[in-house]
Amino acid sequence: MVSIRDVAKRAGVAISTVSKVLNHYPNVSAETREKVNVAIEELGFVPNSIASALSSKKTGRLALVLDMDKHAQSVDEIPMQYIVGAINKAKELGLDIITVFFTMIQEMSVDEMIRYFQSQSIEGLIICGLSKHDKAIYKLVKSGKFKSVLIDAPGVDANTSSIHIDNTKAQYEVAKKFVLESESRKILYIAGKKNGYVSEERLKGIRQLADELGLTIFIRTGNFSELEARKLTMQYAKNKDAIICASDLMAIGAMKALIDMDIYRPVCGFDGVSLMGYAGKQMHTVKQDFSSIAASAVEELSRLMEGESGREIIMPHELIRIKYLDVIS
Amino acid sequence: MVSIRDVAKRAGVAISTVSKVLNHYPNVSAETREKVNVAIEELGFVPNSIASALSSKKTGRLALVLDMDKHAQSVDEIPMQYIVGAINKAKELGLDIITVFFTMIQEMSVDEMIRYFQSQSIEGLIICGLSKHDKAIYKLVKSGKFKSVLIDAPGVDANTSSIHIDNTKAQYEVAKKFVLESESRKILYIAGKKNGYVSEERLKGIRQLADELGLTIFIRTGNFSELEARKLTMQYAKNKDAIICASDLMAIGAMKALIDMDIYRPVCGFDGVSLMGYAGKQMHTVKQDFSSIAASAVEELSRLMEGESGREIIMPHELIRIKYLDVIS
DNA sequence: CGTTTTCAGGAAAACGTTTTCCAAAAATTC
DNA sequence: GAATTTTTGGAAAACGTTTTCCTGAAAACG
Repeated sequence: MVSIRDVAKRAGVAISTVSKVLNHYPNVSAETREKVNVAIEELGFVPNSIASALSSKKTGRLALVLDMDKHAQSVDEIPMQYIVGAINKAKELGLDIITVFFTMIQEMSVDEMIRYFQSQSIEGLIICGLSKHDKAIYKLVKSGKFKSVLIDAPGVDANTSSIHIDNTKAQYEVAKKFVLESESRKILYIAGKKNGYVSEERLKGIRQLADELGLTIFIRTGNFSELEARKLTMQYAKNKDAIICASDLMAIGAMKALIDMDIYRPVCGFDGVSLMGYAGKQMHTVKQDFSSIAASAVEELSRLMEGESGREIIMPHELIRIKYLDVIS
Repeated sequence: MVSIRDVAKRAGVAISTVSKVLNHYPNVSAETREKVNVAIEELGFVPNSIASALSSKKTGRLALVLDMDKHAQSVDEIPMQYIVGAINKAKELGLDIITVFFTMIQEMSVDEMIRYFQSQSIEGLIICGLSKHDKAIYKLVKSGKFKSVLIDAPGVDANTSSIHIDNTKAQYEVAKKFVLESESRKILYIAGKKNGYVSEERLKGIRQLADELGLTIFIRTGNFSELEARKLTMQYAKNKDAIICASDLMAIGAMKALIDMDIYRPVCGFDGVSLMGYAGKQMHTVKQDFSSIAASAVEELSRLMEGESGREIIMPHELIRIKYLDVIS
């Protein structure tokens, strides 16, 4: 392996000079810089990031933590979009992403997680969908050993930022459009998780709308499960005008139930996943750009790593109506 | 940061002794081992994998290379399954997975890729869906700088293994079952990519079956694209008895076309993705376990890294019939 | 022209491990 | 009980960088 040492010898300069060229230090003359670059080229030298990390104590390694409980279904395209967004941005910024899946994160020993991240010299964490109120995550974030960005969860402090869309507003807006258009008054609202951050936020939005328009809303919790939503629809849809779900996956469950029951009710979703297009119906929903959310999370993490303080970032959302043809063409 | 040095001091032994305990060397007495372990515990010492990698010249880092051209559609769940399978197995074996996306891998400078992997001290590559016949991959694999496992592509040598199902057999089997059951004679076969390895293999299978049963097959290339398959179906399905596609995504395209044309033709797919269940029809297909394939690829890579020689691994497949309800319940 | 300031570049310690080699102690042999 | 072998554990070099500190030369100053 050709090292900085070989380059130095070839260029007739000191090791430290080569390092300075590599890291774009200012105090190297153009002439010397050129000599070094020629030597690098000739020898095909590639800097060793391991050695660099050891010496500088900066690894630039981030972990993307995904809770596989939540994304258990293989049709769920959201985690993949997080991964793509995060990895591409990380590459752009010269950082490394280690993707990590945690099943049953609540149960898992946080100490074990911390040891793992520490042994891997990971400097920053992007945590998806787990709020600081989960005891485990709280301990992890509070260990003070890492900078963190929480996606879809609150909890800002000096070392922690939070990033998400305005869930309350988005739910309010999409539901309003949907309700007015479909002229519905009695609504079945299938919420997400009890005590889940985004779920509660979306619930606020729907309540706000109900107050404003004087709607009757009947609320049940679907745990973001397609099957659960299907059951709830079976049970409660009959005497309602319409169904609003806190996720597209649940909306699909609801639609399937409606087909099975052979009744028609308009359905409104949330997330804007393209799987929706395959369910064959058209539907109002909120589109989130998960890939940019993850990319922004990486950028934010890099900001935190430069010593900046944590903050809350609100990402934009979009109201869309998914159609059969959107996906295909 | 607490280092091996601190542990040594605390335990009253030499640094090298601590290292030996850490790495389970045999020539350490039970007594000394215990002393060291106590010190490790007391100090909360976590070994630094960066330093270890530098010193031992073994990083245990693998790259999972995904061609995003091929998996451009966000509904495509296959890459995610590769990622999950690979990461979990890697963790089990104490290796690290760096996921990398390459778009337009053909065009991309291989030298740049090599530099990247080299600077990251990556020891092994898992390359999905790109055969050694792609010039770029050939150069990469032949650089001799990495051990590689090719998923769904041929090319075994001392440093390279290949892993895939028996595509010819699988296509033959599923098509036979499908054809006999649906009593079809004139078939539209929508193949994958021209010169693509798996595509050619599957084509062999269908040809074999056609010979055996005396079927008439009309072959077109769909490039694994849903839209393309839809167009081809529009164009050619009318005077055929049935449609067999080299992938489920194309099968979905074909089904959509049939709906649009308002005619019925049985459709046969390949891959067994669960998205199929959302298209709302039932269909014969071949189920591949992409997650285990990736896991096996990681295992194989670790074998290669231990100095074993490359080989070809055939993974099992399964014939299934996807139904609407399979997904839901 | 002597003095001070700025600048380029070198020497060497440091990062936290692994690993080789060696010495002392213990165990075994005759 | 001496000679040999085996076992245990230590000293120190090495891995490839970064970074601090320092020196000598050039530039700027009065």
